[in-house]
Amino acid sequence: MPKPLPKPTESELEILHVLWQHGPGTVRFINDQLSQRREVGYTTTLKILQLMHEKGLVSRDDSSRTHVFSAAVRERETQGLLLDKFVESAFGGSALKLVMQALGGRSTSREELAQIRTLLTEIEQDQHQPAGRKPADSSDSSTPKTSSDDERA
Amino acid sequence: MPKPLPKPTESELEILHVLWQHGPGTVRFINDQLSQRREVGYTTTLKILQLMHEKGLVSRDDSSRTHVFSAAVRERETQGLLLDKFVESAFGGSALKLVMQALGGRSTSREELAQIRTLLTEIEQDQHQPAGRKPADSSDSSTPKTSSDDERA
DNA sequence: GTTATAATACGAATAATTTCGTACTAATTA
DNA sequence: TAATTAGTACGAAATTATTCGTATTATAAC
Repeated sequence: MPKPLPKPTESELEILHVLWQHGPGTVRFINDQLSQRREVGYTTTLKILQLMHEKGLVSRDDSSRTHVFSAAVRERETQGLLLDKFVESAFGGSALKLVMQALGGRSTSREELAQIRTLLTEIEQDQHQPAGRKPADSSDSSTPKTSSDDERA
Repeated sequence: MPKPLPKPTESELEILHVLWQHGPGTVRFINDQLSQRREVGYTTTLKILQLMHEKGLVSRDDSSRTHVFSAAVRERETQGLLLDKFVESAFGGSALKLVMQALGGRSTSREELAQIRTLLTEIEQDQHQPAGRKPADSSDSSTPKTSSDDERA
């Protein structure tokens, strides 16, 4: 077992979001994206990327002078990891309570409710037939867009 | 508007869990509870409680030498606050994605699935009759068996 | 009354995270 | 080629969270 990947910090997560959404990118590109949400210096972004590289959260292509970074962790897995920690610390380990709270008090559309219903059914069926197909998953946001518009050396 | 209460830290949340579960308590009691899960010094617990008091997260009865602390924030509200931040930072604001991930890949019992189904139905019905009653029955899985939930200093 | 016990207050060390300035270097341009 | 531009590396300050040692004081025991 190589090493348990560390839980990304807040800033690291912001960067991962950019990489998950747009695919590999340069510091310049990533910093531009971040700057659309909040003010952040170029070297700050660079520094965090360097730290993330040391931690193994991103990989780096430094074959050319302008480095290109890619996410080295998958979106689902990372979210799962964060979710586990969060459920533990904020909801005492009860995922049910978390779900109830997330649904209640929040505006959830009819469509979304239907999706959840579908998922519930799938889970129940999997419980009947444990060895089976995987739940079809309609929300794949981790697919990098192939439309390269910016730099992306 | 009184003041936006700060988001509790990890350690503060541990203490709030103790207070929510057992009601008001002394530093000694709280520290004993925490010590059952991990090693922590008495003055550490004291210090954090003092900081929490300054932040308004707990109230303090110092009429006798041995102070008694109580939670000054409600469990639900605090969890809601944390949940909002978490959904934003880890799931890009999509509560649906969070719920899907929480249900998938995790072992959820038949009973729990049924509870969620019930909640979904209630939400749908509320959407039909927007100005209406607030069902306070089955969605309330954290019925205060003890006097944990609503206490005002 | 003196000593021992137990409590709070406070300062400070440590660690993690975020931020950015400065130095250095490659590439591009004039 | 000289000078400007754009990139990375690095050190360190600022912030926040956590931890605990020590001082001080009130209460209890003897």
